[in-house]
Amino acid sequence: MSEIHLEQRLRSAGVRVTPQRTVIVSILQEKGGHLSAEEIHRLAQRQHPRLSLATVYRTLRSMKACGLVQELRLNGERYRYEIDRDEAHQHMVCIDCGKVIEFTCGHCTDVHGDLAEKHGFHITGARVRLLGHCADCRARLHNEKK
Amino acid sequence: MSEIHLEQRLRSAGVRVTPQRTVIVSILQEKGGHLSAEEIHRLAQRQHPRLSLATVYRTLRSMKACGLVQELRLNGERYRYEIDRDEAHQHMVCIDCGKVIEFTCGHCTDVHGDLAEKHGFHITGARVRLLGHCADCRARLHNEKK
DNA sequence: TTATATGCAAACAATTTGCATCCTG
DNA sequence: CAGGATGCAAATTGTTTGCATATAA
Repeated sequence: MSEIHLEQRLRSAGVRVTPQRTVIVSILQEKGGHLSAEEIHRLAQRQHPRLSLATVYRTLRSMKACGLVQELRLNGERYRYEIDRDEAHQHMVCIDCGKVIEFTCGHCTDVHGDLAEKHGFHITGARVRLLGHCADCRARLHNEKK
Repeated sequence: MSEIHLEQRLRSAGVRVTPQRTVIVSILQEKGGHLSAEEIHRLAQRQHPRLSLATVYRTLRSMKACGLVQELRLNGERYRYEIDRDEAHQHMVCIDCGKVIEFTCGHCTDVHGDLAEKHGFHITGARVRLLGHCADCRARLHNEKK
C-alpha cells in the first residue's frame, strides 16, 4: 500500500491530511508494525519535534476508524499498532523476548467459521495468538542452564 | 476443581492461605469467570468488608503465577480473571453486547502446533478469540433496522 | 473562511507500590 | 517468631479530554 494510496483513503474518510499524520503513517509503513503509541511518538519527533503524544493517539484512533491501522494488544501490554494490510494474519509471541512472528492459517479460519455458526454467531474477526518460546530464546535458555 | 484442592495448590506454591484469598477463590468458582478485579472486589466485600482492591490485585497476580487463574483481556477492556481449568478453551466475544461464549477447538491446537514447529517455536499457550455478533444481537439489530 | 487538527496541561481509569501493621505457618 | 500478607493512601502508567490557537480545504 503506497503512501499516496493511504492519503487518499484518509481523504475519502473525511479526515484531513496533516504533516503530523503523514509522519505517523510513514513510520508505521517503514517500521512495519507492532509499535506502541509512545514508540511512534518518539520516532515521529525526530521529524516533527513539536508533535504531541495526544496527537499520536488521536491520529491512530481515526486511522483505526477508517480501517487503515489495526490496534492490537499482546498479552497485557499497552496497545500496539500496525498498518492494516487486510490479509488476515495472526501472531506468535515469544514470552521471553517479546518477539512477534506473523503467520496465516486459512484452515483455522474455516474451522472457526463452522464453530461459530453452531452458536449462531456471525464472525467478523478472529484473533489467534500463540504464546511460547522462540527458537533463539530456547537456545539461549538451554545454554544458560548448563 | 474443589476448593480444598485449590488451597493445596496455593500451599504447594508456597503461597499462604488467608481468609481474603479464600473468599476471592470462592467467588471465582461460584461466578464462573470473566470477572474484573473490581467486580471481584465488590462481591468479596460482602463477606469481608475491609478487603482492599490492592489485595485483590495481589492475590490474582500470585494465583496467576501458580497457574490457578487465567488473566484475559477482551478487546480493549480491563483485565478479567477466571479459574484456570486446564482444558484449553477459547472465547467467542460479541462485539455488540460483550457476551462471551467459550468453545474448544482441538483441531486448531494441532494445526497451531505444526505451524509453530516450522518456526522453531515451542508453544505453551494459545489464545483464540473470535469477534462477531451473537445470535441475540443479530436478531435485535435486524428488528431495529425495520 | 470555517470546520477540523493541534499542543499543552490537566483529568482519568486501571493497576501498582511503600510502609506500618497483622497474621499464617 | 519471622517472613509473607494486608490495608491504606499515594504513585505510576497508559490513554483521553478541554480549550485556545493554528491550519487544511
